Amino acid sequence: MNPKFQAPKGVSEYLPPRSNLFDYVSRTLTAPALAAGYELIELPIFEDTELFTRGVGESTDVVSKEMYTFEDRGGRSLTLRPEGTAGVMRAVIEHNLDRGQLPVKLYYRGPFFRAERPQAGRYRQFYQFGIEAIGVNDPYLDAEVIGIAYSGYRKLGLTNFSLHITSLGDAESRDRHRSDLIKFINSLNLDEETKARAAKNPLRLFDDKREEIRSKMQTAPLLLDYLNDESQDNFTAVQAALKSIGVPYEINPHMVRGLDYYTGTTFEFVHKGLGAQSGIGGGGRYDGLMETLGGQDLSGIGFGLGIDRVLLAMESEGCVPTNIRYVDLYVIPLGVPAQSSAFALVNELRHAGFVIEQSFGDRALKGAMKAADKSGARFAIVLGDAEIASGTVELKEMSTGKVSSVTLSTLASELAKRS
RNA sequence: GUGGGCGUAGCUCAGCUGGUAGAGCACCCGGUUGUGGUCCGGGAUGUCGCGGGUUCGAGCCCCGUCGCUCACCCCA
Repeated sequence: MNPKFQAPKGVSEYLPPRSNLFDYVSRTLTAPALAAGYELIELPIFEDTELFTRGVGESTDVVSKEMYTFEDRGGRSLTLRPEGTAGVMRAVIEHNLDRGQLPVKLYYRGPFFRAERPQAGRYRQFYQFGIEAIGVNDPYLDAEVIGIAYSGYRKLGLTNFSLHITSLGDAESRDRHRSDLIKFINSLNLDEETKARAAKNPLRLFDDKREEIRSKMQTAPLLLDYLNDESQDNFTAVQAALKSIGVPYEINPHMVRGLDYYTGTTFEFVHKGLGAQSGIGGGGRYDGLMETLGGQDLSGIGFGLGIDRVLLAMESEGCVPTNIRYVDLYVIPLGVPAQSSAFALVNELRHAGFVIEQSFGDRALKGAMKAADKSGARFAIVLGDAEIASGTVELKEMSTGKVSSVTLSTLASELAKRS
């Protein structure tokens, strides 16, 4: 009750049995990326602080107030990664991964860190799975990336979510819109704090939660209306590609992403059963990022999915699978001589490919059988003096309770036959 | 960073206008010399988050503090 040490504030921890689910969720989300030829990139948890200030953008909340930054013993400023894309781009540039065939297709997963006030679905250490496709600007690639995220969610059984997409267009379209939008915002009567937000990024006002601001923004100029022909054609093509693979979406011209590097297609998956933190994944295209970080001028597209939130979403939909943990056999030795035989038998059968747990300590058979039940094992084996003498084991099928005597030499094949 | 709610057994929680702690689940043992899921009987477990104050007496009231949680902000 009063532990001397507690986990740091706001971190997510996964303990059994929920940890099994967490692992299942991340593996399932990854599968569609593997199926599309994306390869794992395993990167450091901390990077040069400047990578994030330059990459993610000084004006973002992530950089300006949410980073875990520290100095190492050599006086270098390092930061626990708050997102994945900047690190991937750094590695691609540093190791010249973009010198071969394009696009470079990578996926990553692991912990990320933001020093925010924790709440439902928002943690200081959280887990993301993400992919990046770098070096090709093709609407079909945009749709592939979005489709990979979508099929991950669907494989997990999620249905109560929607995909919002929009286009931020190219630099030319954005500049024209931005100046009109700023003019519009300046004409509004806003409080100081809101003005400050608008100064950082005028688009932010579009997703303000206050009704008064929302209604004022009703008539604001929309970026989508400012797309030039090329950007518009591209966005139309992305939509057509999504339709062709059956990915439902809604165009949301008010969508705002928190990181500065996005251009062109951007998207967000929103789950309807979660609390205030309802985004279960999002991403988009980034045209200038790689050059900003000192690499070639290549475009890229990617997403990041919050594994913690996906699990919460599954729990809210009640589509959490049972029986993730699979055990073939639970072995119960009775008495000292049986313990050594059982220990060796377990080892042998595990090498033969069976998933086996064994009972340790000298608990009563009744208790051990109870543990066998809890383990979910399909079979239990009782091995005592009588069995050792006759070279057999008692094999119990847990679902029926039927017990039969099986000779040791045929045990493996008997188990294989029955499963 | 700002606000609301809450800290009692391993878990979920009850505890009246202050009289020094309880339930369910889980766990262990037994009913069945060596057989689980149902049933019955028995058992262990708490510095009532922490510190201080009021009181004859505090889980309950007051102050402080720490933690958790939800929301704002922002986002995965």
